[in-house]
Amino acid sequence: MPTMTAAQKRAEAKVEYDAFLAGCPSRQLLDRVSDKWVALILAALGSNGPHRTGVVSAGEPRAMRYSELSRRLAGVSQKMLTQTLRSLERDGLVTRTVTPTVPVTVTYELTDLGLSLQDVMRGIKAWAEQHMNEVLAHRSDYDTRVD
Amino acid sequence: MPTMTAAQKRAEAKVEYDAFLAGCPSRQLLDRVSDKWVALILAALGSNGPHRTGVVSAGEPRAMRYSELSRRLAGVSQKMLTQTLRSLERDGLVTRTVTPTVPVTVTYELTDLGLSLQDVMRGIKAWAEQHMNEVLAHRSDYDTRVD
DNA sequence: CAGGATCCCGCTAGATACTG
DNA sequence: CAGTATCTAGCGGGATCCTG
Repeated sequence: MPTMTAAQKRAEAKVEYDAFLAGCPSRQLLDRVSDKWVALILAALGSNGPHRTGVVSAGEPRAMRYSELSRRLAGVSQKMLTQTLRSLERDGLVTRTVTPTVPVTVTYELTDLGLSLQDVMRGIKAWAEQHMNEVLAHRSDYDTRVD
Repeated sequence: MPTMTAAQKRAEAKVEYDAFLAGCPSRQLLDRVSDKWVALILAALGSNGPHRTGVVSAGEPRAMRYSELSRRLAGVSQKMLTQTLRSLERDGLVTRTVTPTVPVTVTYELTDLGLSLQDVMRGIKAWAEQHMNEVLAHRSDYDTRVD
């Protein structure tokens, strides 16, 4: 009996790998940005959301209240909205400002860091708009071939 | 009793929203790219993986066997590796080539589409390397303030 | 108004065992 | 070698109720 079984070796490799992934900046960013609501919230705070009829200078950051965000991002639960906003604040991507009116007023706004992140989002959006239909074509093609 | 309760309205809004998200190219790309193993597989096939000691021209795509990928991406289960490779093939991002030797040989290689996607990945990587420590600083700062 | 606290459910990653 | 099949536990996320 060896001192370490194959299963143990794999388990050890996995631990090392998880540690590597946890420390990898790109992985962290990917996890952050791919969160279901992050992209939408950033877009909304960047005034790039849908339902905008007036003329809006693109990229012009905008402060929004909790309830306004909630309305624009129809479909998000309060839990996820709050949770996501908290984590974004924690990461320094948005600011949370409490005005002690009655009832209390809370506004959220993009920081410079959050704003710079939008450039990355734009890159993603650009690739998606250019190539996603091609991907979709491959996909349906693959599916019909397999039946 | 109204014809539609508030809960029903919210449920309907959610359905609409889910449909919107499902059809949104950026969302689809984000889901695809943020998959736990996709970025690693793309990086490996692009010869940008770790454990490379020799001189490698960056961006030079490279065909790799299943077992080689499995070794380089220590920590991935066969199930996830196979599943991820299949979905990448389905999307036209990698090619799967079966050579009927005995035992059978299967190689994977990036397509042009997959290669172009790496540009986006580079953008993500760049932002992460430039700003992630700042994010991390905000994060620990936030955590100590809250205690 | 802007959340906090709970309960709960579906999905999926991973471990294990088997195969052409 | 390169997978497939099956089972299960853990957890993200939504629904619901409650509060300063």
